[in-house]
Amino acid sequence: MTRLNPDQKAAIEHDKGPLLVLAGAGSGKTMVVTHRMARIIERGTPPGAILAMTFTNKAAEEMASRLEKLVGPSAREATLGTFHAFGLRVLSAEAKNVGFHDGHFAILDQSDQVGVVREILRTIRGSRKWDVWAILSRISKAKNEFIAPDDYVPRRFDEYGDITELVYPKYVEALRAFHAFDFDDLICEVVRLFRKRADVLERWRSRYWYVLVDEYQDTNHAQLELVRLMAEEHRNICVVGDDDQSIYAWRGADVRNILDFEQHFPGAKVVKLQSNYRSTDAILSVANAVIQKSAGRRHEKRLVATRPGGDKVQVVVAANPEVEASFIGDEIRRLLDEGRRARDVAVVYRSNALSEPIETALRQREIPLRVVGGTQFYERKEVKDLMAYLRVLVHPRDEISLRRIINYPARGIGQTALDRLATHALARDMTLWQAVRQASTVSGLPQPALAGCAALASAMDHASQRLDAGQPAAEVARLLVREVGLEADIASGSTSDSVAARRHENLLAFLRVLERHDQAGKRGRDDLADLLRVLSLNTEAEEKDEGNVVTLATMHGTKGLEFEVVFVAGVEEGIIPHARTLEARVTDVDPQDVEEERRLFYVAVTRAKARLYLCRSRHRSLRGRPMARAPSRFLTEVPADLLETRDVRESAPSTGEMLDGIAAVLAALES
DNA sequence: GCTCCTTGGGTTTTT
DNA sequence: CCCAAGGAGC
Repeated sequence: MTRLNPDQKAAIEHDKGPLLVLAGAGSGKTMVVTHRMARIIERGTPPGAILAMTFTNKAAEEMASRLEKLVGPSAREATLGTFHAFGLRVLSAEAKNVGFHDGHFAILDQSDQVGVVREILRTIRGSRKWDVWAILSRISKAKNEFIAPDDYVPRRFDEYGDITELVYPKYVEALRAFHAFDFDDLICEVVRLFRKRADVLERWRSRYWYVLVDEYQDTNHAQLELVRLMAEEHRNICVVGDDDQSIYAWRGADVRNILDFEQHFPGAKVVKLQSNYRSTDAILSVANAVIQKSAGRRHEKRLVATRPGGDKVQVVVAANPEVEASFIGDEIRRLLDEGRRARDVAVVYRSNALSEPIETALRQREIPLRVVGGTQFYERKEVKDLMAYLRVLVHPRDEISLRRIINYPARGIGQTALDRLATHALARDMTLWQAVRQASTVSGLPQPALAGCAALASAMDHASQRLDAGQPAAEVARLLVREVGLEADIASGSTSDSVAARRHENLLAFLRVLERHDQAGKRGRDDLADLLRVLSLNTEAEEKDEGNVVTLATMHGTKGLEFEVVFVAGVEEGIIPHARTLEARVTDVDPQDVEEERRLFYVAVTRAKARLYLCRSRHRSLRGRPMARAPSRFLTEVPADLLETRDVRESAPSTGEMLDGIAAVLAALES
C-alpha cells in the first residue's frame, strides 16, 4: 500500500488521550503502529519515553526493526518488548523491593511448574492421579485475578477447584522458598509492587509518556491492571487489536478488555481499520460470512477487500486423511511447477496430531517444508539440563533446577536419598544445595549417594572458580558438561545414533548462544544470571534461515502470518470446532467456547492472500476407530455460491508408492 | 536405584 | 495408535 487511508491516518495522527485501534486482519496494523510511534517521536517525544508491549518476542523485534527504519538508531531507546520482558525488567531492577535481597531470582517455565505441583501432590495424603495442568490453570487464573491463596474459593462441585485450594498455598510457598517467579508473577508481582509502593510506581510511570499495547484482545486481567497503572496519569494509551481474532481465552485472555476499553478509559477515540490489503474479495467474502455469524459480543465491523475478484475458495472433500494429504501434496507440487514459491504456501490444521499424514505426503513428493511449533529449542531436554546446571551455578537457591540435575546423569542419588537431603535441609532451615554440600552430615545417606553429592559439588566448584576467574561462559559450560558426564550420557543414553547426534547438536547450539554472550564482552556470575533469565522468556526456537519452504502450522501458530496459498486441513465437526469445546470436562476452568473456535477458523481463513483450500475427509480414524466425519459447521454456514466443491477419491500413487507396489508384485511372483 | 511394563489419556500453548 | 508417568520387580 503506497498511501494511507483516512482511518490509518487518524490512528497515526491521534496524539494525546486513549485510543483503541480495531485492526482487522490484513489491515496494515504493524505499519500503523510503527508509523504512529515515529509520528510521536517526530512531534518531540524522546524515543525513550515510549513503552510498547507485545506478546511475542518476534512481534517485538519486528516492531523494533521497522521503527528503526523510520526514525533511525534512536529507536533503540524505546522500550519495545513483551509484557513479560517488561515485567522482568521491573522486577530485576526492583528485586530488593520484592523481597529478594540478594537480587537473584529464578524463572520457572511450564515444565518446572508441573514439577512443583507434582511434588506438592505427593505430600497430600490420599492423593490420586490428578491432571496437573488443570490445577495449574486454576492457579494461573487466580493469580491473574489477584486472588490470594487464602481468598481462593473453589466453584461448587468442582473437584479440581477443591484440590487447587490445597495446592495453591503450597505452590506459592514453594516458589517463595526457591526465590522463583513463574510467568504469571512477572506481570502480577509488578502490579502488586506498584500498588504497594507509590514511589516505585511513580519512578516507572514518569519514565513513559506514551504506552502502546499490541494484540490487546489477548491481554488478561493482570495485564490490564499493569497497563492501567502505567497509563492512568497521562492517559496516552493506545491499544491495537481485533476482538474477532481473540483465540487465547483458554490461556486466560479476557476479550472483555478490548470490548470494554471505552469504559476502562473514558473518552477513548476508536478507529476501525476495515480495509483489507491482503486477501482477494473471494477469500474475504468467506471470512466475513464466517465471522458475521458469530454469536459472541463483538465490535461491529466488516472487512472490505481492496483486491477485487480472485479464485473461488476451494472446498475439497477426500475419502480419508491420506487421500486428503495426497491431494494437498499433488496440488502443492502442481503450484510449485507452475512457478509458485514454496515459501508462499502454508498448510494449517487445528492440532499438531493432524500434521503427520500431510508431512508424509509432502516428503514423498520432495516438497521442502518446515513444521512450525513442535518442541521449542529451550524446551528440549538436553538444553534444559545444561541450563539447569548453569542456573544452579549462578543461583544455588534454584531448587527446581537442582532437583532436575541432582541425579542426571545418574550419580546414585535416588528418590530416597533426595528425600533425606530435603528433610535434612528443611529441619536445619538450609537450602537443598547446602545439604548436598554437607552430605556427609546427612543421616542415612547410602554410600553411592554420598559419592554422588561430592562429585556434583566438586564439578560445580570447578565451574564456579572458572567463572569467577573470568573464563567465558561457553568454556565454563563446555567443561562442566564434560565433567558431569552429560555429553557421555547423550551418546550412550540415546535410543539411536541419529537421536544422539540431534541431541548433541542441540547442546552445541546452546553453547553457541553462550558464545555470543561471551563475545559481547559479558563475564562472570551476574552477567550469566542475567542471560539465563532472559533466555527463559525466549522460548522461540532459534529462527534459522527459513529458506524457501512450505509452512506447516497449527491455526494458532499462523496468527500474524500471511501466505499466497493456504490449505486448511481437517475442516470437520469435532476438529474445528474441536470436540472438547462441544462438551465440558471436569478439568476445565471455564466452559469452553465454540465461538472461539469460529474466530480461530476465521484467523486461518484470513491468512490466505490469493488462493484458499478448505479440506476435509469423509472418514477419519480417531484413537484407532474409523469414524464417519461431518463437515465443520463453519463450512456449511458459508453460502454455497462462494465456494467451489470437489471430491477426491484416490490420488495417483506417488513414484515411491509405485516402486513399493512393483516390489510387492515381484516378491509375490518369486514365492 | 534402575529398568521394564502396565495403564491411562490424548487441543491449542504468545511468555 | 502412541506417548508418558508410575508401579512392580530386579
